[in-house]
Amino acid sequence: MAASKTGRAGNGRAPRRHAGSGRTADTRERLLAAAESLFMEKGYAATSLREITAHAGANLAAVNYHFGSKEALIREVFERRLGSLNAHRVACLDRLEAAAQGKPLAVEQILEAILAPLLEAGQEPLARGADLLRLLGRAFSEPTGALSGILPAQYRQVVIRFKQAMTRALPEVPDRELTWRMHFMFGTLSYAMAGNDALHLIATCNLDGGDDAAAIVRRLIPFLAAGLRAPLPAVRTSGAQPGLKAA
Amino acid sequence: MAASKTGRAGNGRAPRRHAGSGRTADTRERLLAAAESLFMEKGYAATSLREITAHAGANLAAVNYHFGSKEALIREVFERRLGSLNAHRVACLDRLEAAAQGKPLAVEQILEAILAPLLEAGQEPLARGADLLRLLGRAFSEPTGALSGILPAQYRQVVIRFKQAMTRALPEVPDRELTWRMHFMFGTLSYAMAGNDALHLIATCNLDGGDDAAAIVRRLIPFLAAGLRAPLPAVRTSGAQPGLKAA
DNA sequence: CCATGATTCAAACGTTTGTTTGAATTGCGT
DNA sequence: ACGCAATTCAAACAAACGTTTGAATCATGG
Repeated sequence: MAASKTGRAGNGRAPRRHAGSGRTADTRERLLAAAESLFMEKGYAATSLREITAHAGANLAAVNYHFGSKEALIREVFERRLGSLNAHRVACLDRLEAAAQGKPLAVEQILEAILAPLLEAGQEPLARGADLLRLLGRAFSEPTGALSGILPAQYRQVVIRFKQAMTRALPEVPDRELTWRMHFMFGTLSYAMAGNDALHLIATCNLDGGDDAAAIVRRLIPFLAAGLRAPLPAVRTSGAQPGLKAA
Repeated sequence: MAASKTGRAGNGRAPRRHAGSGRTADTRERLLAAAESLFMEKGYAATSLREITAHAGANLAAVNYHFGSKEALIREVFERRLGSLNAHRVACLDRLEAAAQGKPLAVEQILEAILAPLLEAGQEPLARGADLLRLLGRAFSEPTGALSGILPAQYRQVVIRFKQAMTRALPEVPDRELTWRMHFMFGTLSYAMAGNDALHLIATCNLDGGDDAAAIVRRLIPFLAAGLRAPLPAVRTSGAQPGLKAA
């Protein structure tokens, strides 16, 4: 399989300098950044290793040396970014719940715990939060196999954590209904910031000016909060809705 | 470039038998169905022509013969499905507005005009509506160029039509705010039914049983209606939100 | 009933894909 | 300064990609 003569990467883990510092320009990091940027821009399957390495100023073989394969590269891109983001989200939720001293949080607070870490992502060694969301929306609709294994592991813990908080915030909403509404919510999130392009395509309207990521979040929270605590849908009685299916 | 010896397709339009009937098993149709199914399942860039033709029981060259190129194939897939769907949507909205006799529609009615044609899509020569939405969500996050030209043309008319109706239904919501909320709404739609897989990935919960597309729509309408007429977000005053950004 | 045009087919086209190789190059430890 | 391991590099690999070709097949209209 691998490990021919010199010690390669891929199988084990990061080979890294000797142990500590990375004094050189760290090709690994540049590859991750370039891959993230390109995956976001063109999708996973449509981005070639040659584009990535060229964008990173590295040799073509660098990806397979540092990561082992293209699939392992994208896996690491998501692991790093999502791990950090979700850690911040859970920490933010913990903080809010501690401050609430046992009282259920407001829906808006829970939403802010989800959204705020996205805006603070500028601190991170890499790009801004909106880009990450765009990457995520892309990832969800491209379960080619590379992500099928990594996304659940990154999200399962976070989702059940926020689901618990939301259940306490909305005790009147049945569990199954709440599950769907949170599904709708995540959809809105990943699409809202991800699909800025798609919106530009669809809409005839220009909302170019003055709407940065923070402004979008400020608009998202009331929208989602209202949806989450909407009155329950009518129970399925018998006939269809009035005057709809006609013709 | 093209048109070497025998009359090919591609450039002009459908070559079709002589003029009328399609007595044979119509490879064209089988190719469109297979392409739609596979694009939905694996994405556009990740689906090869060999997979499509094999799935359709046709020869590899059939795609280039009937459509001219892979890009033209996907274009036709979307044109046919989206054209029919959006026509039904606008017709449904027209019907409702005619019945309302000049009075503004309820938000829920407008949403049903958007969603109901999705459920009736079973009548269409092809598959069910949920599959189409899944295909759409995929398309929006894959603007590789093939769809960049076709999606706006299919959607622009419909969006401004529904935007007008929604503006009349929600006169208290400012225009820019409403634009964003409709953006959020479309995101929820395409993700809600599209990402059944993604949800299965994310959630630890099983909502397998008893939730067909109609049930999802019944849950979606109250969620979206509440979000669309949510109270307006707080105007940007001065300081940040209380107790959020704290390290 | 043959001739014609539409359709199918097997095979190959030239690119581009991800990956591998083995030799240069680099940078640190002793 | 030497040597060793980590890294970079140019070049090639086989495989898969979309596309093209020219002959075989089919169905029909004159």
